[in-house]
Amino acid sequence: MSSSREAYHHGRLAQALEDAAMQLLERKPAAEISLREVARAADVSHNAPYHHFTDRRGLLKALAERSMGELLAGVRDAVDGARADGGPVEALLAGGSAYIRFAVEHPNAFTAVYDPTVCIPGAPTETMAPLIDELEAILGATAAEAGLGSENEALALWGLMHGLGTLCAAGHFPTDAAQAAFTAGATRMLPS
Amino acid sequence: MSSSREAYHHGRLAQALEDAAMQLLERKPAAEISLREVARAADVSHNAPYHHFTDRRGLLKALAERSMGELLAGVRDAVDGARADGGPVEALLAGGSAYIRFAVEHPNAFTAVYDPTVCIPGAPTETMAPLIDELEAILGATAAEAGLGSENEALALWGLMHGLGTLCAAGHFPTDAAQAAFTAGATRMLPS
DNA sequence: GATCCAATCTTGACAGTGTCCATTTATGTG
DNA sequence: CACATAAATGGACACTGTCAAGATTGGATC
Repeated sequence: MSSSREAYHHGRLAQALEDAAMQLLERKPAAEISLREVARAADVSHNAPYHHFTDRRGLLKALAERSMGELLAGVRDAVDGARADGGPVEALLAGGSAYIRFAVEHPNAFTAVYDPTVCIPGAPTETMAPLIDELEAILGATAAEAGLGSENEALALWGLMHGLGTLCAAGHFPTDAAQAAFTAGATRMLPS
Repeated sequence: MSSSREAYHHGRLAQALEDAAMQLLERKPAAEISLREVARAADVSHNAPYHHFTDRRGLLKALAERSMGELLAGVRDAVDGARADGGPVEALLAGGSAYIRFAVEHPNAFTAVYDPTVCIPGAPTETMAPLIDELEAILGATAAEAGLGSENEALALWGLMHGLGTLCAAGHFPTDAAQAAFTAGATRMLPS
């Protein structure tokens, strides 16, 4: 595919590399994805990526940001949709369900998002920081509407869905068990 | 240290390698620990480990098992101690607190325990399987005593402490926030 | 439109890694 | 004591991340 159209200047190499890497991420964890492999998939030399990413970690950061964007979009859509149909409680349950679903359906992307060796939470990327903030904001606001106003309780909800998603994505129990456990746990937390 | 005492046969190389690797695990994540580096730390050739571990993953499995043993011991001691002093509710809170504390104090070990590329939960190691079972058993039994009898609710408790521990270990919020959030979340889950 | 520049991409090189192979050394058992 | 076997060694290979130097290109400048 290289010699046919554009010999040297690709034009959208950064995008193409990210696309190729995201595709690989569906099949194998980020730790097993090599830069050279991604370059090969994009049909460029093994050093071309260095003109668009500072590092191997640079590419992984981009993957984490993309993945976080998708995770956030899934949660936001679920929350908004359920709040329109039902109420804040339904919105909260739908958001958690979407969060867990993403973790199970894209375990490697999910892991990449929260890998501290890729994005240090203390000093996150300029792209990543607002995404995390928005996720927290959505959860916090929805939790407050549903009657869980304190910071601790919003954090507990995040922890609950995150833990169940992580454990389930790692294969410790089936998806429906994680979903059911979240519904049970969150419901019990809400004021009766 | 090699030439001084034992030239060839180490005697306890497997142990020594695991010890060295566990020490490295305190400083860097498992992904950044190389087999050759561990061999160097144990003062043997880069190929010596292959006589005691099938693979790089073999050593990581051993690290995960050891770490899980420590995590389990911490939780068990906390639960037993608190059940003696207080009641099942105190035991449950103490167990979760110990779980989170381990995650924060030994983030790399904690991550190694739950790394699905090291120990596949569907087919865990002979050593790992009973450890996971015991952890679940302790949590399930304590939760039941505290009034959370169903499988879903025990799973939710595990997910809650696991998620808060994971997020906190990754640096997403300080330790006391995670501890407070667990107490708040678990207390809310318990029947009032 | 010709010329130069900076960005892009390439090839080449180096050290480090996981793992296979053949070889050397030590241990324990007959 | 001899000898099979386990334990450790050194060498080799392919692969990786990354640095350095050269080739190619598109676009701004005159």
